Amino acid sequence: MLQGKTPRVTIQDVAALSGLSICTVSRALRNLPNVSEAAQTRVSGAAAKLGYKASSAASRLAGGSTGSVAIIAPTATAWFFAQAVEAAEEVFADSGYDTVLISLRNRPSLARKLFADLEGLSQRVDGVLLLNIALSEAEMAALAGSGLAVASVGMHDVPWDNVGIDNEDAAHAATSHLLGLGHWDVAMLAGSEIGEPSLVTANERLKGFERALDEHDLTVDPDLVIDAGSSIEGGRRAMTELIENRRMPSAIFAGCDETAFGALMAVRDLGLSTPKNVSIIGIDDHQMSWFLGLSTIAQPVADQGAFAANLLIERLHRSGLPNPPASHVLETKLVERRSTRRRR
Amino acid sequence: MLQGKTPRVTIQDVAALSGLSICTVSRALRNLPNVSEAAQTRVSGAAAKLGYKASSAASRLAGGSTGSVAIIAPTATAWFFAQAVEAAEEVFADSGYDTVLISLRNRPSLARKLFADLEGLSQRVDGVLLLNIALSEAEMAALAGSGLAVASVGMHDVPWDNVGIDNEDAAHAATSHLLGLGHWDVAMLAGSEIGEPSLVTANERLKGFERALDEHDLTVDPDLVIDAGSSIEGGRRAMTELIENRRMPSAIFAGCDETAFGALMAVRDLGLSTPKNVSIIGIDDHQMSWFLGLSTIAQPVADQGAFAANLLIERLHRSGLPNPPASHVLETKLVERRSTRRRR
DNA sequence: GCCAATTTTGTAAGCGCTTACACTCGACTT
DNA sequence: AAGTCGAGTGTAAGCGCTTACAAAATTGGC
Repeated sequence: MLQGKTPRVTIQDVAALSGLSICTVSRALRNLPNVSEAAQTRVSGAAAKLGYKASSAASRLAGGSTGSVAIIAPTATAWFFAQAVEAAEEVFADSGYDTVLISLRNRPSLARKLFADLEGLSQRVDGVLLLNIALSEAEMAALAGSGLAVASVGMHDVPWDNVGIDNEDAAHAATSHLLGLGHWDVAMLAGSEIGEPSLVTANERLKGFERALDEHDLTVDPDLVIDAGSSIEGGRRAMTELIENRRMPSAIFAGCDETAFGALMAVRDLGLSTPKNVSIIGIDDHQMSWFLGLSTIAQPVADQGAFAANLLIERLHRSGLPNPPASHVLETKLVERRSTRRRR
Repeated sequence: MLQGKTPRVTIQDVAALSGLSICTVSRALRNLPNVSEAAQTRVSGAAAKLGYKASSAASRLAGGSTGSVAIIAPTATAWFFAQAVEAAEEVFADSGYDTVLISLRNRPSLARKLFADLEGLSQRVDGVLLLNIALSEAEMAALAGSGLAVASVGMHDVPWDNVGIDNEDAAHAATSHLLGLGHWDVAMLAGSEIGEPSLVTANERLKGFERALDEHDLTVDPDLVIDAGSSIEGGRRAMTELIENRRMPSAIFAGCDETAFGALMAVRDLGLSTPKNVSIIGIDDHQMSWFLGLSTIAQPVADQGAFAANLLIERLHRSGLPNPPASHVLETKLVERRSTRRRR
């Protein structure tokens, strides 16, 4: 509090130093057209010398941009989201944007409330990056028409840029790996909890599973498709249920690595072991998967976050409309580890 | 873009509806003194009916608050920080604040740059929540005098509110647990990488380790204190080095659970097993520790984040100075699992 | 009941920036 | 050489809010 308050460098100061009007300075600083090169250099020189940084509040109020974007995630603690958030934050920070983190804490009601007040949101940020958010048609339309720039990760049929992986393909690859090892009795720990944001994702993975079986002329045994949500605990519960009350298959395809962890745990707790009694494969390549020797379909998580963030930034920079939304699909890769092996 | 742009509800509208001046409205809305109860109710009624929300940009520009706070973390991906960030974000959101996430991405240079421009920071947020940030004396002083409200987690000797655990105590408890099980040959996987933000933390834990040994009339064998940083990989490397090039102790105290994971992995990869050949204990109670059967000293991570966030909010609300900074210490608890057992 | 002291309320001046609009001035037409 | 055009620049009017300061309403003491 005793600090000598620096009086703040305003655009006026820059104008004075450069001998131009604040209007010209404003335009020069934002690289708008109709500014001579001479003016341009004088302005940037003066700004640099003064260490001038525009007040985001003033800029925003006057109709400019806020200089910040929001990342909206179902939760910030899950491995996937934490990775994606950090990668996106890096891109935003490097582009000079502040990142406002909004976690929905797995509560759909929070999402509804947030998207009901898009006006409020668009007042505070220039754009939003959606991570696996389940949106109603109406919400999508409202968001698309809100004036906010939008990009997303892991979403489908959205009217803005999206980046993700081919979930059906990944599930197909995982299942095929099992099938290729001679397992013909494969169960799937599917993720589809009510209200779960990644429901679509879960369904696609289920489809890939079914397709792989189909290609091997196998039919899906309903008893061997069990709901496991997408948490460790859910995986453990589902696996236990499977073994104790249904039937022990020779291989398991878990909808995601965390589910697989739970399955691994259940197997161990039941006195069995992997891959001796059962082969298990997941999807993600979670940080701990390597440690646990879990075979999996690796997906580039940080890349997805960074890629989507870059798309958003691009939209922000050229608000010119001639830019139809695109969907980018990133590659996944089978990673074989100890948890899967040939059926004997 | 086709949306019928709602013309935005301004303070003027509220003033008109309530039949008062914008000045009175402004004061009423912010619960300032010198507003009659009658006015107060009329204003809040009108505001509610109109769904009025103040423009943070305008408010900020006019000298008010920004309505947002920053969380500054060494990285957003580590388990500890992800937990703390989410917990804090929840508190902030519930108090109506936007949360700006700033990850230092483990790069000290980013921290230096950030704290060199406190003016810029304080222009965008009202307060900051520091998570385990290593600050120089000068930076601390500058931050304390910046006008920003500050609170922190896991820091020491800071001129603002802090919440954390007693690291020395936790380390002492972990080591004592091992000693109590008859292990007299205990190694420590210490965390102290250069530039590591939690250096102080690491040192305190080392001190607790030494104190426990001392109490049992044991001396610290320098060969058995090895640097492991605080990552899985670091733990693995350190443990391997220990076993292969130094000496195999009968028990290991790992500075944090992630280091312990690495140790567990190294032990396994060397054909040994836990707790048969070596007992291992960590600190944290990471989500996976339960899964891996790792004994540990549990610390309330989310609570620390939420607590500190609440302290920050409190500061923000009553900027009245009569409130000396306090340091809050949260309890830790020994959690015994499979990884530790009595020495035979 | 009247005047000073004390609320309560209103007026108006910005905060720092963007932007519609007006203006200047050479370069081109014809 | 007068007239047109457009690039480059400046003027000034806000954006929606906070906050001195002034004005009005209320209170209380004698």
